[in-house]
Amino acid sequence: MASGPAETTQSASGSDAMSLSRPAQTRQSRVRQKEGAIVSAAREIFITNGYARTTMAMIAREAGVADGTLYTYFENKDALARGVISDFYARLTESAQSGVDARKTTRQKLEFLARNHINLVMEEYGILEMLPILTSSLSEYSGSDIYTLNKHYVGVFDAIIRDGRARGDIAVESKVWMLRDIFFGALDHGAKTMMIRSNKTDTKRLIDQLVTMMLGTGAGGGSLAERMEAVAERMESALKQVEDK
Amino acid sequence: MASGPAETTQSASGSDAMSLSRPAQTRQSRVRQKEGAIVSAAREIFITNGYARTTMAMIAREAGVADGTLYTYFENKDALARGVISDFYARLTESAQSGVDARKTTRQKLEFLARNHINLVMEEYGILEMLPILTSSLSEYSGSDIYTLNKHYVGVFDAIIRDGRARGDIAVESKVWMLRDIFFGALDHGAKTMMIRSNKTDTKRLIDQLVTMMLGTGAGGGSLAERMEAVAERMESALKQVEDK
DNA sequence: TAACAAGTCTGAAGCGTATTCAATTTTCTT
DNA sequence: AAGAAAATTGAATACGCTTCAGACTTGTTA
Repeated sequence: MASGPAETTQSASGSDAMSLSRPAQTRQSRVRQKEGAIVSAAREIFITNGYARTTMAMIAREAGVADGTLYTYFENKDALARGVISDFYARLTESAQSGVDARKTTRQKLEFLARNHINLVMEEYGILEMLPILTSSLSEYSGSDIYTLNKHYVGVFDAIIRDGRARGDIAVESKVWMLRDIFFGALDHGAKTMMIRSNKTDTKRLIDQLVTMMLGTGAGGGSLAERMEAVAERMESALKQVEDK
Repeated sequence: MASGPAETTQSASGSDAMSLSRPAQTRQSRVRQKEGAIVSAAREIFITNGYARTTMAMIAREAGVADGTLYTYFENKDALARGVISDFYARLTESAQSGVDARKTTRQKLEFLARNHINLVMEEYGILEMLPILTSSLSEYSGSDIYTLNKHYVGVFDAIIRDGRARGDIAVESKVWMLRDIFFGALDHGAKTMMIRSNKTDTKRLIDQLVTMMLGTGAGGGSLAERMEAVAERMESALKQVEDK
């Protein structure tokens, strides 16, 4: 990610990395910390001003370093912006995964994922807007850092879908990537709409609508699986009555 | 839109605009034509190089004018890019409206709209990618040229939905803007996905899936979900009979 | 501990590109 | 045909990304 200062330390101290444990770690951790500070500063400025209107000088000032220092950590402005996005994806994936793991039903998992996504996207609005600018200057998007991170992130969604199919909650015939595009496309568009109107209250309704669509039934109460479940229960009790006669 | 040369002609020739009809029209039409040429040139270059990598000099050369001339037609690079987008929206709306008018059922209308959208977006890929760059530098998005054109365009969709509801094809309880975000969000995301994979054959399937979701029924004819749905209904009514005894 | 090496930081200079504008050319009017 | 208005030009300017030679810090070795 950062082609910066940290990397040569490893090869310099060679195979015996632990000969003097503290100093080496300290330098590395200092470097890491500064990289983090630069990314944070960049995020702030990018969010408030947008990609085009933020200058490297602004970021340097916010991070408390000289202009040139930025270039020892990131190759250029684009790379720095990609660093910000990478960091965003990392946090997004982390919170998504842990939250999804804590839910039981397919519906709950999807709802959490959607809420998490839309909340973070709206909180740090503008970060994902930079994506098209940066990817278009990339020769190969597949294989890039961002591509990998994005793939990881949507992997959380994919797992829910696969699992949901195994449980019978989601129709089997639709391709995963289509559901993915529908899901995230709707959320991103929706986030934009709600940002424009400065209206965050409709989030819940959008998520309901979307997840319900994913689960394949019409707007009516409950997923197909849930209704089958209910029907099965009623059948059992009805059968018991019949049998008892 | 263009604050350029054409505008003063009106006030100069005053209220009696038709005193000498040909020359006045000729100058205006020439100006219009040149503006069109500039927008076309800009579109070409923007599409092949992306916003950041196209220089005003490139556009000027392609349009066959001097650098400075661009600024008599458009205030700056952003405004020129907005001009390109405006033109795109105008063509998009035009083809969408006429195509939709020619279809009868709600499904056919939606399918056409989706196909039209995804085709044009993919043909001139990169144009809509510029949108976030440009809108973020706008002080007020609402009220801008692009906002109005976009509103016009999605109006085509909105009309289909309203009509579809009147016909009973579309559930009434979901908000229009949500369906809109889902519809166009999915299409834009899907277009991106298919551009990355250079795969255009999946378009039809995506559209089917999406439109079917809009229309509220399960997936296409005779799917597993649909059959299970039907079975569930029959079981429910059968149970009711048993339970009522 | 001192001297050295490697790593890190700095900010002024270079460079490319958007934008301006005084001078020129073209078009229209009378 | 002369004069006025509009349109065009391209060299000069300004701004912001990027570079790089030198200064400074940190870690290493004798």
